[in-house]
Amino acid sequence: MARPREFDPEEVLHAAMVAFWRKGYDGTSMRDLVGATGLKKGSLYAAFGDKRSLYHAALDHYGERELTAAVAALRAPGSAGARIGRLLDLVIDGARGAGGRRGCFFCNASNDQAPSDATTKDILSRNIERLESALVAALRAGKEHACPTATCRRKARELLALYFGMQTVAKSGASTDMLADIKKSALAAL
Amino acid sequence: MARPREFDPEEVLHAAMVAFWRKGYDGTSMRDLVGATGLKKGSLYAAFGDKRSLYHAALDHYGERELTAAVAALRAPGSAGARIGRLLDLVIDGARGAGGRRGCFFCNASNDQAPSDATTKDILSRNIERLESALVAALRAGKEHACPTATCRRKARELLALYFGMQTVAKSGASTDMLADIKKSALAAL
DNA sequence: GTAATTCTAAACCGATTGGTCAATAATAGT
DNA sequence: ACTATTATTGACCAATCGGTTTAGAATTAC
Repeated sequence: MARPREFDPEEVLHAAMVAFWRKGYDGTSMRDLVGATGLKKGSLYAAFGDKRSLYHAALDHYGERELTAAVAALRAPGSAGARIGRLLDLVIDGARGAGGRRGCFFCNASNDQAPSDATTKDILSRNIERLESALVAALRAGKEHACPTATCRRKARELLALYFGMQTVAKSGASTDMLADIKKSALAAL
Repeated sequence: MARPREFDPEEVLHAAMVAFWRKGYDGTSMRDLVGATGLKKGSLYAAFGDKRSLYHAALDHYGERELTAAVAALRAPGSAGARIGRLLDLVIDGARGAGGRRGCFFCNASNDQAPSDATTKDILSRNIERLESALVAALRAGKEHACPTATCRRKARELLALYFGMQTVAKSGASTDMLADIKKSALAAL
């Protein structure tokens, strides 16, 4: 007994994510979001609550979308080196993506919102753990590494930091050479 | 033949830097800056130009202050491992700094301003190059590594990404254990 | 068909945004 | 002491901020 909504919530969330991703939380106004999603302000508020809630939803959406791709790259068959290489290729491809070098939404969130927003911090922690355990599994693959648990976890964490660091230097305008060097060196150190 | 200014430009710049550092460009209003610096709005504009110029000056100030400390850690005597270790310790100490986990201003800038502001990108590139060459020099130190030039530069670039990545995961609330693991693994891979 | 319900659209809100300006206060050279 | 020059100040500006609310259009159950 009601009028059906005229928009697809998934699409709207995606559009909002892209907006936040590009310009950060504070840099994205409700005006921007209205423009990006095509919805009117009232509808946005009715569907997602306030700006902060929409941001959290967008961050979660990113996790389910982008980080799932990263985990998939680590899970696909191949040696540990091949798997890690695929992950880093994702970063490199994303950096020179024609779609406009958006970098990594998590890096954004970690830097500008996490310190002051506990919910953002939680979403990040959850996803970082996801990536960390996928890295551990990848390092163990192909049996070229039967390293002890502790050593393996440390290496996974190092690669985790490297992943985020690559995203950061990529966004600051690093050359393709730079990114390729980082990947090469990381793989050589495996 | 003029009235002398009543404030120390260096101190004001430092206060502005801390403000931008904590809350980002868009998250810091002129009101915040007025509060942080103690100056009135008019004086701020007269002394530094608009908000963006003040931001660039603050970013430069950070480079001269923080990154110089990083380079010093790499230049101080010791083996390559000792030097790199000192650099990563700077990150770890900064992360649990009582002063309030400000993380890395450059990471901030890289994520939220660099993509849309060429000047910010320039400042970052310049400082990143500075850190990169300091890393190369550190890797060559203590003669435990007489690695070929290309390999050495690649390793330096990897460590560069690791440095920024550590700052990022630290800001998202990573445990001290996590940071210690990253450092240990990185040093082991030297 | 009609009443109930739920959507969208746009006007509207006070507060805050980045930025300017004219008035005043303080110094330096003469 | 007087004048030229500069610094500081607070009032002021239009525009935009995040958020609410009201009016009207569309749809369903009956």
